[in-house]
Amino acid sequence: MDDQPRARTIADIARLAGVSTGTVSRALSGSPLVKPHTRDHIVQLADQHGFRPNIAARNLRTQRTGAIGVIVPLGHDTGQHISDPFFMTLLGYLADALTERGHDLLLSRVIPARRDWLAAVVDSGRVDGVIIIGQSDQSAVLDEIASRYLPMVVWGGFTQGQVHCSVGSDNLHGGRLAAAHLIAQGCRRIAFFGDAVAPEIAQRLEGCQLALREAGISDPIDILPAHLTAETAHPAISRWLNDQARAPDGIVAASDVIAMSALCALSERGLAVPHNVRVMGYDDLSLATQTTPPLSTIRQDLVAGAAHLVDILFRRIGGEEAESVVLTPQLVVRDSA
Amino acid sequence: MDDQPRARTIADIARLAGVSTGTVSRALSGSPLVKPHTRDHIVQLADQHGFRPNIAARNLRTQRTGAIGVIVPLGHDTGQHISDPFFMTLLGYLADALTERGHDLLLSRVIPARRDWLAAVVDSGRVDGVIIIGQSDQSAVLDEIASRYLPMVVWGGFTQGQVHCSVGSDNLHGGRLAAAHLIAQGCRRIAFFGDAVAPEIAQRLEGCQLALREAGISDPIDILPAHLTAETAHPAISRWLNDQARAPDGIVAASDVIAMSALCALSERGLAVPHNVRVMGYDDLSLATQTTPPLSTIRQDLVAGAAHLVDILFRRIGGEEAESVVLTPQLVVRDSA
DNA sequence: CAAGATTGTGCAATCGATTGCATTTTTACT
DNA sequence: AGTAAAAATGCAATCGATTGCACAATCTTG
Repeated sequence: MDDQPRARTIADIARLAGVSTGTVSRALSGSPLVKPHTRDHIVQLADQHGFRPNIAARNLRTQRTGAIGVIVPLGHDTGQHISDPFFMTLLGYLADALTERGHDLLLSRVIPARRDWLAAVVDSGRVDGVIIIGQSDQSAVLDEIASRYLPMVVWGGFTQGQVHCSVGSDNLHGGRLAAAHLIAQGCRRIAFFGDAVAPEIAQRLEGCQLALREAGISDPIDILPAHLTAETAHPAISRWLNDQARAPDGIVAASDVIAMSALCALSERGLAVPHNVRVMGYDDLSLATQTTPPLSTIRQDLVAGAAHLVDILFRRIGGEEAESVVLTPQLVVRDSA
Repeated sequence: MDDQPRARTIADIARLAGVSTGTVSRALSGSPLVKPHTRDHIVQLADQHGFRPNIAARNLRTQRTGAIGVIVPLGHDTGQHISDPFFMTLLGYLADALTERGHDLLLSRVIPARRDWLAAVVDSGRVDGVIIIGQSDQSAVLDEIASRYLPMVVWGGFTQGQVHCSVGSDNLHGGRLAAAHLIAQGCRRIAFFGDAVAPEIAQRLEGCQLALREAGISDPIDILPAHLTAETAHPAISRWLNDQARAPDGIVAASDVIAMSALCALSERGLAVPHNVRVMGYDDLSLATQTTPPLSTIRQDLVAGAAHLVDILFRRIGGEEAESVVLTPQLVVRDSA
């Protein structure tokens, strides 16, 4: 290839081959309508001249783009960066799954200041479908768009009556597992670190409270609405620990990242984990095995989650009405609790 | 907004406003050519009807897409997944930097089996520019494309005479720092874990060898061409350790991820770090602070790297001939070496 | 060998926004 | 009021590939 001057358009090839643009188009897309001999000639010519069809033109004509939008709304949490390990992990699996289906991944980091942040993506004709990572505090917007736009799937919590299609784990169950494990280890004063604005976090908190009730513990849960990033969580936790009359003996963190920050803050105050305080993470990212001590956590199977997200999305792109999926999270006991 | 039925095309709005499509287009793009009164009317109409211009059509006409391709060639290392922490970290910073410039990020994971993998992206008209993460073993292809396609920047090693523009750290220096530190701690039998097919890794290895020569150590470096993923590195390292007559007393890993795997493998064999073996990582990802023991490593400033990549890319999109950048890596001493 | 059945190809409309140029409307000034 | 200048708007070509339909070329078959 590339021995000849480049051909930019299908018309260039058509001229070289002495056929019409239509025939070139058909030949290159492998249509059985064109005579094998002609097709081979055209394909060879295209190859020699390094011809690549213009995707924008094709998109316009076919009304399909071969790209899937992956959107991370950073609603309640303005400082949050996309480089959060949870996002990145899920994103990696999504990229792999989408690549296997021959689609590209258009990544958008959105701060939903305007109410039409999602409509802007969906109606732009830039993508064939959309995967949203996390509902944040935007469930209303998601439901509104979902009611008229099928090819959209959301990673996050499932709430009865929601309009949009979601994939996620059973957060209530996960939260309950976490708190129940702490209780079984003898914890009585349990704190929850996480911002319950996002529905999945609220459900985890609810699960904790359920576990307390089941164990007959009437002490209320102390809640620290910690932000999700490592940078903001650490100082917030340190400050919070200072303010407490007596430290909790068990902490359920809404994510491994928050738990990791908690481990740091605790060790700075000379509190030993798990001896003085037990800490539960959530997610079971790969970093959970690498903390000191290794993190006990609630495992969400993100590989399966990503597979479901992509699978459902393509079913919906095909016009099918696919249902939400709720995965079952699992307790992973390491050394922190 | 959205109280009215949606308008799909600019022609719909034109009809509603009683003007031509040209005027609508100009009004919505804020052209000073249209009378303020008319413009306000049109903008309001567009808003009411939830109108969003079709991006594919705009792309075709303007020959610009507002998207930047980020490509991860997985050349020599077929099993490697995009979910590698290094990629993900850099990708996160890139996403942030590109978003700030109002561009989207089109993520492609490519296995460069065909020689035209890069041309296919570049010539498709799908992106305004390309950022490649890692040269892998594809330097020739990169140089070939770079000679005719300006808006492309590569994260990776800088080699004299390369045609493509790169941003990366001084790997020779980094490798030398790592090995010199081990030597200063008393190590004499130093091993290198990393696949020297990629130029940046080869340069790090070269830096190690330089440090050995400078210290007058004649023992050769044992090299384990470990793959970059956590999954494949761990068993490879275990096997390698079994095969050695005597274990090394110092290890330079080509990445933190490999170092992390090495820590696991060593601890499984009952070798204490840093007591029996000292281990140096490379990158200083956030996970480096979380290993047991925390990883001494060579820090690459990925935030600055991402900023440079994006900055240079936009300069090149603007037609400027921006130069490669070599950042200076820094030794970070924690507990593993 | 002619008529009908089968391919192969060409033609031209289409996707929807942008933009150079022509034309109309408005403003300014004598 | 009349004309020149300036400001708005309309018209229509354009970007490049795709595709329904019409037509031409080839092949069957009686």
